[in-house]
Amino acid sequence: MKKAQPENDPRALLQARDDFVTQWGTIGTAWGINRTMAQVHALLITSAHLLSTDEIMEDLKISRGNAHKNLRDLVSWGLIRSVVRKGERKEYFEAEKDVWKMFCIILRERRRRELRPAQTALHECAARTKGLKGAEAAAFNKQIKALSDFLELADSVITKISRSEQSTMVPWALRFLK
Amino acid sequence: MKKAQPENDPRALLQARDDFVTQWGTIGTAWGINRTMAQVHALLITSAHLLSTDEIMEDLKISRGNAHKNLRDLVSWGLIRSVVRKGERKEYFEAEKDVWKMFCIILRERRRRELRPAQTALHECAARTKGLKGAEAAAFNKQIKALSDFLELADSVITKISRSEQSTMVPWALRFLK
DNA sequence: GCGAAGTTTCAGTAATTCCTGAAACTACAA
DNA sequence: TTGTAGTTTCAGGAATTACTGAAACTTCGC
Repeated sequence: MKKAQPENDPRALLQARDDFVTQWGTIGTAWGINRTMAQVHALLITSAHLLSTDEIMEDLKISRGNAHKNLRDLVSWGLIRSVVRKGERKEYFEAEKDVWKMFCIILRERRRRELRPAQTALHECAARTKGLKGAEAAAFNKQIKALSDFLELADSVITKISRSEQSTMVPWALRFLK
Repeated sequence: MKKAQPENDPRALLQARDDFVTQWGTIGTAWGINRTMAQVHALLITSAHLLSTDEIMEDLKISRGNAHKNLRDLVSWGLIRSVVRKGERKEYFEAEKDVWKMFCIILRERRRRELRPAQTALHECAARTKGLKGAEAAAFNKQIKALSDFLELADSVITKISRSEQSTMVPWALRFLK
C-alpha cells in the first residue's frame, strides 16, 4: 500500500474550495437562505484576501446584478463588510470568519427578522380572544398563550446567547449541555 | 369610555383562529416551511377535535392533493398523527399540542434532515484538504475544521435538548440562560 | 464639464416550488 | 362481483422567487 504524500497541487485546493462553496449553498437552501447568498458567503469565509464584486462574479459565474444584491444582503445581515482600499474606488469585501461570532450574528438577525414579528402576531391573536366565553375559546386562548410564552422564552435565551460573542460563559453553558 | 363585555359570538373565535392560521403560515414560510403545511399544522393544534382531510380542505380552501401531501409530510415529521375511529373508514388527524414536545420534534427532525448532511459534507471537505501543503491550504483547512467543530457542538446540544421531552432539567437550564 | 471607473436599479425571463383536479388505486360490505 | 367511500398519485398549470444584462446613476480626476 502506497502512502499518500502531502500534495502541493493548487488545483486540489481550488477544487476543494469549489466543493465547499457548493455544499454551503445547499446547506443554506435547507435553512431558507438563497443559494447564491450562501455561496458568496462561503467564498468569502474561505478567502485569504479581500474580494471584489468582479472576482465574485467570475468565481461563481453569476451576473453583476445578482452578485450585487447578495453582497448587499450579506452586508445588511452583518456577515460581511465592505472595505475600500486607500486610493482605490473599487469596493472589496471580507467576511467575519470567527464561527461563534457568525453564529451570534445569524441568531440576532433571525430573532429580529422572524421571531419578533411572530411574537407580535401571537400577542394580537391572544388579545383578540382574551374576552371570549366558552370552553372552545378558553382552549384556543390557552394554546395561543402557550405558544406565545414559548416564543418569549426562546427570545430571551437567544438574546442572551447572541450577546455573548466575546464571553466564554455561554459557550461554557452550552458545553455543559453537551 | 365603554368597557368591552366578554363576547360569546362564535364568529369572533372563528375569525381569530383564521388569523392565527394565516400568521402561522407566514411564520412557517420564514423558516423555510411551506405555507400550507404550516397552516394545516396551525389548524390542528388549535382544533378541539379530530379533523378529516375533507374538513381541512374545506377550512383552508385547498385541493385534495395539496391537503393530502401536507398531512403526510406532517405525519412524517411526527407533528401530527392519523387516527382511525372504530367502524369508520375515514382517516382523522390530531396534532401534538404540547409546545415543548413540538419544539423537540422539530429540533430532532431538522437535525436529522439538515444538520447531519451538512456535517457529512464538511467532513469530506476537510478530509480532502488534510494533506495539502501551503499556507492557503492550511488556512482553508482550519476554517473548515472550525465550522465542522461548531456543527458537532450544535449537534450534541440539540440532541441533548431534543431528548429531554419529559425531563424538567433542560427547560430549567434554558431558564437559567434567560 | 467630460470621461473613466465603478455602483445601483429594474424590466423581462428563467428556474423553482407549490397546487389543482382528475384518474387510478385500495378496501370493504352487500 | 360490484358499488361505495375513501386514499394516493401525478401531469400540467399557477405562483413565487431568483437571475440576467443593460441602462441609469454616482464619483472623482483632469
